[in-house]
Order: sequence, then C-alpha cells, then structure tokens
Amino acid sequence: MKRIAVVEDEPLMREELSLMLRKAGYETIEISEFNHVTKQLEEISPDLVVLDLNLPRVSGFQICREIKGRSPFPVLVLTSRDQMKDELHALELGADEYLTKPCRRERLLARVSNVLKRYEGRANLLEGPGFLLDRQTYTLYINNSSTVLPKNQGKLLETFLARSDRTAAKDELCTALWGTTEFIDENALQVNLTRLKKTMAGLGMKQKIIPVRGVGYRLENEEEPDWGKDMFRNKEDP
Amino acid sequence: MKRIAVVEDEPLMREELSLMLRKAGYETIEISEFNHVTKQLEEISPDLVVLDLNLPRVSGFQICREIKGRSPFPVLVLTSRDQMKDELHALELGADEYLTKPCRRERLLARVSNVLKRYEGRANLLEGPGFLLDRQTYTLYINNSSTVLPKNQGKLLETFLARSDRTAAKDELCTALWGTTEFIDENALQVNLTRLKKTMAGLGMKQKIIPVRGVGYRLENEEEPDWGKDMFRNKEDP
DNA sequence: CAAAACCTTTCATGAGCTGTAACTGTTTTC
DNA sequence: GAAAACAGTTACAGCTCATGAAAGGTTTTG
Repeated sequence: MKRIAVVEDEPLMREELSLMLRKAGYETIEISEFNHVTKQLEEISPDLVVLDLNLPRVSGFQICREIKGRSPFPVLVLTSRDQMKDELHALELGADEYLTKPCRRERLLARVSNVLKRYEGRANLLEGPGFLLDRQTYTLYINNSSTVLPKNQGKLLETFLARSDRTAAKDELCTALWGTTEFIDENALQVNLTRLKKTMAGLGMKQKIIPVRGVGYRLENEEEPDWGKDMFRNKEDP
Repeated sequence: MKRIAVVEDEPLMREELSLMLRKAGYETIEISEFNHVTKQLEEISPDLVVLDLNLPRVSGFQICREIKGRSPFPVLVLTSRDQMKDELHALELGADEYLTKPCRRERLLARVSNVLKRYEGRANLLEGPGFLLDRQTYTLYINNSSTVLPKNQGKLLETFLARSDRTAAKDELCTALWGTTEFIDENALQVNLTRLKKTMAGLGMKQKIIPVRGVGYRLENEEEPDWGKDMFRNKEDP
C-alpha cells in the first residue's frame, strides 16, 4: 500500500485530506509540526508528499526545494491561494504536481494516482545536482544518457548524495564500501575515488570530488567553493 | 534544443502554440495529419508531445494510449473542453500533464518545462507493459525495483518492445544480438532466451515469452492472447 | 511414434571489476 | 625549505560473471 504524507497546518483540512486518501486505499501520515519537515519525511520515507504551501512560520517553497534537492519522493503542491505566481514558483522548484484547493475529490485522487504511477519503479532514484542515481543498480542518468556505474563507484556517489552537505568522512565512505570502519584501507578508498572521478569526467559531469583535509571528501557543484562553513574551524588555545 | 510535437487540428491554435513554444526556445513540429499520428511521432522522436484531445475523426484518447504504450516520450494533453471526465480519462491513460485552453502563456510554458525536466535523462526509457527498460544500460524497472540486465537479455527484450505487436522473428532477434542474420546460431539464441525468461521469472514478471512456431517469439502479457487490439486494425488496408 | 522444433544444463573462455602494492605529487608544519 | 602527513596515480593479478559451444532433454505436430 502506498504511503502519503500530508503536510498541512489547518486541522480540518488535514483531516479531510487524510480521510479522502485513506478511503481511496492509501496509507496516510499527517504532519503537523513544521520545523523539521524534511527530516520527518526522510524517516517516514513516503511514496508521495502532499504539501500545503502556506504553512505558519515556514516557507512551503523552501520545504519543496529541500525535498526535491535531497529525497527521491514526489511532491504534490496544494494551495488555497489561486495565484499564478505560486504555481509557477512551485513548478520551478521541481514540484511534480500543483493543485489549488478547494478541489474536487476526483481531481485530487486522479492527480495523486497519476504522480504515483509516474514514479512507479523510480522510487530508488536519488536526485543529485544535475543527475539521477539509481540506488539499486547504480545506473547514473545525466545529459540524456545513462551508464551503469561499477558497484563501488556507485556506493561512493550514493554516500555523497545521502549526506545533506555532500560531505562524507573517510570512514563513512569505507563503511559504505566494505561495511566496516575497523581496518580502513585508505589506499583502496583512494583508488576507488580516482576511478569514480575518471568515470565522472568521462561523462562530462561538472561536479567535482574535492578533498576535505583530515576529514574526507565533498561532492561539489562546478567551481563554487562553499567555504562558508570554515568560519567554525577549530582554533587551538591562545 | 528540445523538440516538441504539436498535435492540434485548428490551424490558428496550432500556429499560436507553435509560435509560443518557439519563442520560448523550443523547436516545434506541427502535425496536421491525424491518421498515423503515432507513426509520425516515432519518426520525429520528439522530447514532448502536446496533444489536443478533440481531433477530427480520431480519438485523442486513443492516440494518447498508443503513445504511452509504445514510445518513451511524455505527453501533455490539451483540450478546450473543460470537463472533469476528460481530465480524469487522460490522466488514467498515462498523460503526463493536462491543461485546458485557453490557458495563460506562463502556465503552459511552466508545465512544459516541468514535464521536460522530469523526463531529463529518461529519454531512453522504453515503456513495456508494466515495466520500463533503459535502452542504453538495459536497466529494467519493475515493481519498485530495478535490475541491470546482461547485454544480450536487454537486447532481446528491447527487440520485443520495438515491434508494435511484440512479436519478433528469429532472424530479427539474431540481428539484434550479433548484427548479422547470415549464419544464425539458433542454439545461442535459445540459450539467451532461456536466460531472459529465467531473469524475468525471477523478477516476478507476469509477461511471458512464448514461441510462435516456425516464426519466432512473442512477448505476451500474462495469459491474454493480446488480440484485442485488432479492433483498431487499419481500415485502409486492402 | 517419429521427426521437427523447441528448451535446458554444463563448461571453458574472456571481459571487466577489484584490492594490493609501489610510486609520484601536494600541502602542512616547524 | 625540509620533513612529514596527506592525497593521487598506475600496474598487475585474482576473481566474478556474461557468453557461446556442446550435448542431451522435452514438446509439438502429423
């Protein structure tokens, strides 16, 4: 049974939505705490997110963007504001569907089933910046072409995508590759990273894997340094 | 540049749509002969089809179904009738988007770019009955899981999907595998078919490969003989 | 049943993924 | 600026797995 997360602040509306979906044979999870929506969603791992745009205190747009940037599940955006601007914005952010409420039961259900159908079998596609990675087969989709990565290269790339800041420590990478962090063979990791880099370059990918000294590696988009976080560098005692 | 096929009978509307899309940076191909739409589309191989539902003499629904049943490109359904029935029907048939005209320029363009974005990198996904096959990597998507088929098994499955009746002669299959029909190694073909069958069974696929004695093989859905489509046999045939 | 067509299993070959090892290059630290 | 720590590369041998050949089994047809 497909699971649908309903992100909506107004209790009545939430209940109604949930009921409607449940009657149609879906399992629903209602989210009413909006401070860590993406985190909650990642734990739930639903097949679809129905997202209300105007939540209290947090931007629905922001949530939508976060979801599409990190997680593989589709988003149906719902809003009471019948503004073109909202729709365009939401679609730009990668929402998979857009509906204004109130809307008829059949229309909602049709859209829901349509989105779910479109995602059939694609539940395991991880979205990276500008490419897609199949979690199971490590098939990499980029530039209208696809390649099956060798298992190890796939695991490495997957590990990067799983971290929200795209930075992975060496032992995390080793764990991903060999399931153990105990006796890390640094060199073997190096070799596999080199291979991944070569593959990525060969595919014309602009993303780079750069070292984070003493820590691990980060998958970066193009040239952007992304060094804001260095403000917190560890300082020795004065 | 993305290519969009516009299937619309009313010349004014067609011209307007086409112009709008071209201004937005797409290449457009206008289709105004509606007897062999799917065939034309297969030759054009567009990135997206914008399909008007009420065409003269042919059912837009039927065209939509045919496209989704055979070809890998997305369909945006457009109709002047603002009827819920149409929308639901179209979505059931697998349309990727639905809009009613007249509709605002921005809305259309947003939906178009949204659909195209969703299909990014998926241009090579062939749709079979109940599964998807990546033409390049032979990654098979079914039941929310994916597998990479060995090259030969992939080629065989691809060959079946390429034939509209899902029937392929032995020499066609041999050509697909080894590029030559000259010295057919019947046995090698057999072995590869056996392997494909085993793989499919292992994945729980209900489709069967059945022999067509003296000819070749057919990929069939479940038990159904699949002869229902004959209702739509071309009447112009002698 | 007998022939033809179709199917399956087994085995050696070869391509490509993998970790090891030896080596080179770069950055940090004093 | 030199040593040390860290990072990156290349070559190679072992292993896994897809593949085609061979050989024998099963089903269909008349």
